[in-house]
Amino acid sequence: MPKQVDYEDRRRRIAGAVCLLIARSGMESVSLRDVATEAGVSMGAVQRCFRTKDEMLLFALEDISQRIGERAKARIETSDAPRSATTLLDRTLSALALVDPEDRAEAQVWGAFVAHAAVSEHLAAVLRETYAKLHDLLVWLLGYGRDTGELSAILDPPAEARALLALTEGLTAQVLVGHQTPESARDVLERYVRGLMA
Amino acid sequence: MPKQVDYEDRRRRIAGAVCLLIARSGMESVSLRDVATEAGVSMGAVQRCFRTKDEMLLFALEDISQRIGERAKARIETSDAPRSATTLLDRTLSALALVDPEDRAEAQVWGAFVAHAAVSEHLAAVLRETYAKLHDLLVWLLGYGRDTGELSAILDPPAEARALLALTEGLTAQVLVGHQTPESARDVLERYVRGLMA
DNA sequence: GACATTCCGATGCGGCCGCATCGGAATGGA
DNA sequence: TCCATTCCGATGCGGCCGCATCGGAATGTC
Repeated sequence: MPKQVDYEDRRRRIAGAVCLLIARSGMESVSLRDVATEAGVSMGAVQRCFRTKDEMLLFALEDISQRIGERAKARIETSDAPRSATTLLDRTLSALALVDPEDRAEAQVWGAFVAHAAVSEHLAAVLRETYAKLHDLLVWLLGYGRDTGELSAILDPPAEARALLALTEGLTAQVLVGHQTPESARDVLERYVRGLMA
Repeated sequence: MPKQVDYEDRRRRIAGAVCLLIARSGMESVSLRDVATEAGVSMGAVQRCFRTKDEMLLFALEDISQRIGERAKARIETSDAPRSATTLLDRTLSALALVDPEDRAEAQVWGAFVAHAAVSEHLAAVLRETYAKLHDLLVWLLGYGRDTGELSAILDPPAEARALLALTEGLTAQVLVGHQTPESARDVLERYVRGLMA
């Protein structure tokens, strides 16, 4: 058995380079050459990892989707003190909205993929899967809050979760473009959650 | 004075071709050649109308922005019967959310420009202007509803308008990707407006 | 150290890109 | 009709694109 390589790791490093390039100058300026340079490997290595460019982009989306999903879950599970449902909800939504300056790059990449998914069914499928997971997470949080009596008993968790997820997505885009500031976006979320309280 | 041409009209026809191509296969596959073909003119004519490709895209965004803004206003002004503020609000939001199947192409184009604006300050400026106008429209509607007593007197119109605009944007994206159906999106909007009622 | 196998850097190919150029068609006034 | 002016279709240029190819470097086994 000669020369072996950790493809999984290299794939992720290449995905990182893809995201960096998207954040720097948009989806349409992502070329295999630039990705290879940015990742510090040769074009040949990139081609060995991914049969086509589309495959590479798909992997990059799966990678960033997973990262966002896991980060949202982590915000809940790593709460050292027992927190109120509304606090958990607020923290989770803030994480999903990607409005903080340090999340800007990730928000750009996410938006680029969402737009591209409109003309690529493969990408759209990955996004739907991610949205579904986030939806379930929010449904659970809302149900939990209702059970503890913090949130209004009237609310319909699935319907509210759809609204919340759409709201965070919209806020992400609007902060990105500069129509809202990170502060105003957080304020919108805070007000919304307050409106859900019993 | 020899040969004269209605540039404004041609510009708009070219912008239409740009939008059609974006809807068909995404922003990154918009080339001057394809645009010219789609618009039924030669590349030279396109180049005469727009000095660069970026200028052409900018104009296309301005065109579609104007169309969306005017359509939203038209939905209010053309109400033949005196309608309730909540009905007006609901109709306006439905128009802005671009969730109906016949709006799909427009939603795709809008999303593509939003994503591209993340790396193009010129485009972002146009989007901010459009968002500002839509925001003002919603503020007016909310204030009107509050004055007539239909909407809760507690609400803060500017803050609510920010939430509503973000919500419609998010719904547009999620319907586009297929995470929500047009029906569920309209349901989210209807529920939200109902929650604002006094 | 010889070898089998895996890996990949370098290179080439055909094609499309945005943009510049320019000769001639089109047009309206003198 | 003739001309001045506007317009633009055709063409070319340099460059980047995704992808295919292949000779040889790297590496673990015997």
